[in-house]
Parts: sequence; C-alpha cells; structure tokens
Amino acid sequence: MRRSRAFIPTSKEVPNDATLPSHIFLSRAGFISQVGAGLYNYMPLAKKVIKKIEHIINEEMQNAGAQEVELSFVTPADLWAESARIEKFGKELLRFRDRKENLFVLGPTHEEMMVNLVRNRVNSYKNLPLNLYQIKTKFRDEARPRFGLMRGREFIMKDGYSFHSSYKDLDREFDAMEAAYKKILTRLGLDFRVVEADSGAIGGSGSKELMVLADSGEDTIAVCSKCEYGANIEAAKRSKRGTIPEAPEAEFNKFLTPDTKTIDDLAQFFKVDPYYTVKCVAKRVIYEDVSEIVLFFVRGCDNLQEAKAINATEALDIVDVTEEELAEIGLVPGFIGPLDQDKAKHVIDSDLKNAANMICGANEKEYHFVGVDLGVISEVAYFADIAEVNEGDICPHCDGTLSFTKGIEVGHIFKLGTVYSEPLKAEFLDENGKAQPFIMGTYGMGVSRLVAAVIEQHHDENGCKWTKATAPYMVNIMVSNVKDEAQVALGEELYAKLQDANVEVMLDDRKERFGFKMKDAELIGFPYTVIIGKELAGGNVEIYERMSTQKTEVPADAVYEKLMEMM
RNA sequence: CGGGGUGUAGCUCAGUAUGGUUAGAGUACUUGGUUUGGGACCAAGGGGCCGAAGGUUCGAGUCCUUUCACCCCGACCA
Repeated sequence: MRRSRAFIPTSKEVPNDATLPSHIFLSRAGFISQVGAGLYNYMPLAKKVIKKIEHIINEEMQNAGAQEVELSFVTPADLWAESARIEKFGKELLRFRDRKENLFVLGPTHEEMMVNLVRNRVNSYKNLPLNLYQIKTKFRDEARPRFGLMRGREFIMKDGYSFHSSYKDLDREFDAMEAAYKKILTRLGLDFRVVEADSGAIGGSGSKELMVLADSGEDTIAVCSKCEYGANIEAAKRSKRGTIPEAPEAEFNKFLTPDTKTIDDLAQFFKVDPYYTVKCVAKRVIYEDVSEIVLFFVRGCDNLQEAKAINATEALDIVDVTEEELAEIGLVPGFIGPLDQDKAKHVIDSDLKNAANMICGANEKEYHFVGVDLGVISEVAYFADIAEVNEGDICPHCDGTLSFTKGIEVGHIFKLGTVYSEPLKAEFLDENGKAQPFIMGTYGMGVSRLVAAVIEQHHDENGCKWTKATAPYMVNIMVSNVKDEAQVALGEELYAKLQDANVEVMLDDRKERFGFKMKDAELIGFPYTVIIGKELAGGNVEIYERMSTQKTEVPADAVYEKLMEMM
C-alpha cells in the first residue's frame, strides 16, 4: 500500500473522552472512529488487525477440531424465553419488533441459538463430541460503555460451544480449549495468565478466564509468587494464615465498649490485632421475588468479597443496607455479632470456623463479647468462603504468597453442563437408548477487545507497538525526501521486492517532512520502518524497530536481507 | 439506573454571567512559495442551520420550555 493512497486519518488531537492508551492511540492513529456510545467504525488498519487475530483463532480452532459456523445476529426472543434469560439478561438485551410485531433480540452471546441449531439434528452419542464456533459481532446494551474497544456495546467475539455425552469428555475438551486459547494468545505475542474465575450469571461449574496483563485492566487478579496459581479476586482462595498474631487472653465475658463501632476502634480499644475481631457486613440479598437482610461475618482483617457472598446465598444480587433498616429488625449497627443471632440470616466466613479468642459484637448497644470461641456454633451456623483474599496471603496450592495484578479479560471458558440443554430440551440418546441432555462447554474470546489489549500491553508515549502477529503492516518504508530521486528509487525497489516476498508493506511516499512521517509511523506502530534518508549518500539506510525503538544502520543493498532475517 | 457535565468548523476548544456589526482561534484541508532528519515557515483560500423543536424579543449561539445525543463518577458488566 502506498501511504499517499491509504485511508489512515491520523491526528495529533486526543479524543476528549479517551483515557486508555488503546483508545487514545487507536483513535489518533486512524484505526477506529466512534459513531455513538460504545459503537465504533473499524477503518482499514483496524480491519486488517482484526482479520489477523481472526485468522489465528481460526487456525487454532481447526487444529482443535472445532468447526466454524455463523448464526443469525437477529435472534427470536422466544429462544430467550425458553432459557429464561430474557429476564435475567435484562436491559442489556436490545429488543425490537419486526413489521409483523414479532419480538427479536440482537445476540449478546449465542448459547440458546447454538443449542437450538444442534438439538434434534444431533440425536446420538455416536455423533458426539461436537464443537461449533463462530466469530461474530455481538451487541450488549451496556449501561455504560467506555474505554473504546475495551467495553463497547457492539463488539466482535469468538464464541464456541461444545456438546458431549459425558462430563469426562467435557473435561477433556475444556482442557483442549484452554490449551488452544493459550496458543492463540502466545501467537499473538501477549503476556497473559489463565486464572480461576467466578462463573457469574451464565452458570455452570468450572470457569477460567484468560487475562492479558496490563496496568489498565479492569479486573484484579491474585497470582502466586511461586506456582502457576492465579485467580480473579472474585474467586481467589487462600490457605490458612502461616503466621498468626499473638492471641489475646481473656475469659468469655461481655464487655462495656462505648463508642467502638468500627474494627479499628475495637482493635485499639482491646489492643489486639484485627485478626481476632469479627467484622459484620450487613447486606440486602435479592432473590427473584423477595429480598432479605443477611449478615456476613468475616475476620476484622478481611473484607467481604461480594461475588462469593452472592454464590454463598444463591442470590441474584446484593445491595447495601442503611442503619435504619438494620435498626428496624432489632439489630444494633456496630455491635452485631454471630452469637445468639436470631434477628437475621447470617453467613460466617469459613476461616472463622472454630476460631477462638475472638472479640465480636454482643448484639447490644455499647457491648462486645471477648474470649469468644466460635467452636460453639460450628455445628449450627452456616459457614462459607466469603472473604476476599489480601495481598500477602498464602497461595492455596503451595507456600508462595499472593500478590495482585491487573488483567484484561480476553477469554472466558466455562463448563456449562446441562444449564442450557436441559431447559431447551436438547437431548441425545446414550448407549442405553436413554435420552440425556447434552453436556456442554462454552468458550468465548473477545476479538475486538484483543485489538485493544495488544495496545494496552504494547505502547509508549508515541503510539502503538504492534506485535508481529497483529501488525496491520509489517514494514513501513519511509522515503525521507520524495524529491530525492535516489531515495525514491530505492524505496520503490524495496517496496516491490517485499511485496513479491508477500510481506505486508507500506510505502510512505507522501510529500511531507521527516519528523512528520516519523511521528506518524510511530503512532501507527509498524514493527519495522526503513528510513531512506540522508545516509543514503553514504550507501546506508536505517531500520527502526518499533518494539525496542532501536535504530540500526544497514547498507542499502543489504536492507532486504536484513529485514527478512529480522522478521 | 442514580449523581454531575457538555453539545459552536473534520478534530480540540473560546464566545453564553450582562441578547446587538459579517460567529472566532488552534489544528486539519486547498493553492502558491520557502524549507527538508523529529508533527516547519510565509501568503492567499474553502469550510458553520451554534445538537433539535418550540417560545420570549425589534433582534437569540447567548434568555425560557421541551427533547435528543454524547461524556464523567457510581451501580452494572457472558
């Protein structure tokens, strides 16, 4: 491509709403343009990058034995009613009616559609397993789209669905997909981590997220310093503490504790480590038809992890409650404890099971219990893992310590089981001629989000740094002065030669100054820019490597070989 | 969905408190010239329904009402 003919509207101006590097540079470098909230046009450069990512995904999916399909974007709302997700998904589902007044939704994900495609067409265990996928535009009417391609309403996703006759086979496929996804991200040149995740609204058991590591990531992940363990903070586990602070010694007693409503106050009042205090987090737990106040107890040094709390209560959602609401049902904010707690349902963090020498609220204003042994309620109370891990906690798999890092979720794989096949009555006949619902897995990967993720991980203050696998053009030939015939001639020659070698190459033949074209090349982020300029008089040109920002001088007649070698 | 903000040239934004020539700047674009190793300089140009609708007024970018869009913080987020 000749730069003079290319549609690449670059700009020095930053869009006023862009804060993330990927958003800023993809806009400035002429990859994307916004048309509405969370809606973007892909211009030629972005389209090329997307195709490259799709190509790699396709190759790895073929290798893994998955077959590509493409399902209708507009999907009948009936299907969504069958799985009951039309309510669950809520306003994120964009609904509309056709001229015959039939209700449709724009597909935000395609579990129902894929199950519908397969049911009644695959009837026998002999035809399983089956793995079908598509790469397609999705639409989610996000309450608040932001961060450019990172969180758009319309986005491109690879979504795959596998069908099995046994859980064992699902496990095998799940592992195969994890391996394939790792391969894809490795080929794309990304630094990533596979982490354990919360299954969220989609349901199912096993769930892993593929996180591209970047400071701007929206997810916090806990990673082990020694082993491979990594988990989304919503799902992260830990071992029991290794070093436990010295326990306060006290007989069980009720103690007057005026004005000590916070853990800090309490720990200071008794001069104990917050480890030995019990924190109460009161929440309103929402179910389909009803809601109620539930008390969550964790150690004073811990915090409640809401995703875990939702799982522990099987709730749809959890919201804050006010002190007034608590007072209404006879609870005393600041002095709520788990002993003799009959005012509200409660969940106690499993780390508190049989914990001794504890201090907790006495459910009476200005009083706390000291010397509490929670062993007395270990048989009757409901214990669950509801505490959020902290940095420095011990890894659940080894003796390493956990630290936090930020990640961009670019892939999520689930073991769905029969969550969709059952309500949608998608069944096959097993070896005994008995009808069984398909056992399913689902595997998503955000293609447009990957475009942004590459830049989040690879950029500097001057612009994009595409990896070799994702670059829209591998080589940019910059003719410094287009009035210099020798420079132009060499540029054209190299341009033709590289094209013949099937290298994707851009020839910057514009009548612009050196600085302008150089800034432009850095902004766009070609992995290699050949600078044909002043040094040509001495027989040399330069190769500018974007990733390292190193310039290397090479003889003009060797530049082709040198480039081929570098790539 | 709650709270806040902004809509004026392709883009970034002045101008709006106090209504009054022909609505501005920078940048981008066109033409000519000078320049040619880090987004150059000079000159001349083109480009606007001041988000939309209604109203007040002799007169509205500016005041009032309605509406739409976009953005920010939060909630939400397979």
